[in-house]
Amino acid sequence: MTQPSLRARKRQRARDEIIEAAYRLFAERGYDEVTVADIAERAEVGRTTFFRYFGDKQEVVFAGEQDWLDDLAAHHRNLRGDGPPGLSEALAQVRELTLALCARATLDPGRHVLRERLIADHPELGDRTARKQRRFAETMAEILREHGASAETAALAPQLALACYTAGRAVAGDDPAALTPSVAAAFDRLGLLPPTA
Amino acid sequence: MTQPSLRARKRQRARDEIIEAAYRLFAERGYDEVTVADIAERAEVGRTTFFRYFGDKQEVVFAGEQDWLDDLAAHHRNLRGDGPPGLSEALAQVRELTLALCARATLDPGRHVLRERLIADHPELGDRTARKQRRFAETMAEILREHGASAETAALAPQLALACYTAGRAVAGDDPAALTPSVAAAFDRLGLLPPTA
DNA sequence: TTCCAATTGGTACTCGGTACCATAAGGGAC
DNA sequence: GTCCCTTATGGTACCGAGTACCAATTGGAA
Repeated sequence: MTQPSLRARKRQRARDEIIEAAYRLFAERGYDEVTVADIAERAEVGRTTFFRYFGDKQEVVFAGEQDWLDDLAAHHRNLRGDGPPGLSEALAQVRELTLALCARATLDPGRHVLRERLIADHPELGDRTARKQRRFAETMAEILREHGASAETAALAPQLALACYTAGRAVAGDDPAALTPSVAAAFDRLGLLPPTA
Repeated sequence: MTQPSLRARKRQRARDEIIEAAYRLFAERGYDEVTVADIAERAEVGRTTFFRYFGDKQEVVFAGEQDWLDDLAAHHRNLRGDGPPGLSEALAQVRELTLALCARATLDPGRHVLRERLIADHPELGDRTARKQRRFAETMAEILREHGASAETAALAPQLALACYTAGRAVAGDDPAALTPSVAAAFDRLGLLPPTA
């Protein structure tokens, strides 16, 4: 395997150092008490450079997560069943993706817990989380439509998945290990709804 | 009925004029091209005063909506069935509230359409919408718990309602009249999910 | 009228975010 | 190696959102 170019490596290192510096400072002082200038100084880059790597201060909190979504979406684009999916089939598909996403959270538990705490304490970070989720839902909807699902199904199934995810997250609190089972349980309860609820 | 005090009337008038000025300017120039100073000048108040009535620039876009939620929540606190609600009963209750909320959107169609356009064009306003929805869900969850629902049911039912709302909104586009039927249809499909989906 | 509380608008400040510019450094062609 | 082009960097200067503070005005009640 060929090494990435020196440029690319430097770039990656700078990015990682900014994230590292940011999380350390957030852990020490809290989100509001850390300025972008502080992060840049700790990471030994200019303030301008910070904004070249991250569109805004919030983005550094969620660094990397967008990649997960894109990965998952790309991976899922190839998985198709037979014929256009109805709501049940669509739900089963987004369920898979959602649970895969939950599993990622346990990869770096320490950072996960800190991030959950930051989000809980700062409404604007919760807002930003919601933006990511919207994007996830839209991507899923797009894929479902490509697979022949109706507009209604494509819109509803991903939103239901998000509902199960959010509800599961609320039940699990910030315990990374509890996340996946809680979300799975929510999906299960969805399947047990009696007709004409 | 006694008239509210002169102070209260002036206060209400100032607030209304700020909202009016803001919406007019947003319609003319778009959200980004209007500064808080512009709004304040048009409304003939000081910039400082703007921030006394609205916590930030985004808040003026959603002025009044929070009142709806509080109203509805208060109203719903008194509606109780017999015994602790299961998921189906909880879902039926939040369904009522959600549809009532949709109906409000048709009260001022012009402003509704403009607001939807602003939200669609500006991600940060979409984020803020999500914040309101989170708060709605949390309030509903609280009420459900008061009525004896389990933590899981209380967390899941409001999120499912939000899912139906969001999906319905996506299908309806910015047509106020289409909103309620679309959302209702989403709820209906939820009741038709076969067991062990 | 007098006094208190509420409201106002101005000034000055911090911080997030952007535009612009001169400089440095990587990477390829020769 | 050296030339040249592209990319990345950091600094300066600017704008707008949001906050703290203060002096002046105004509503309301004694």
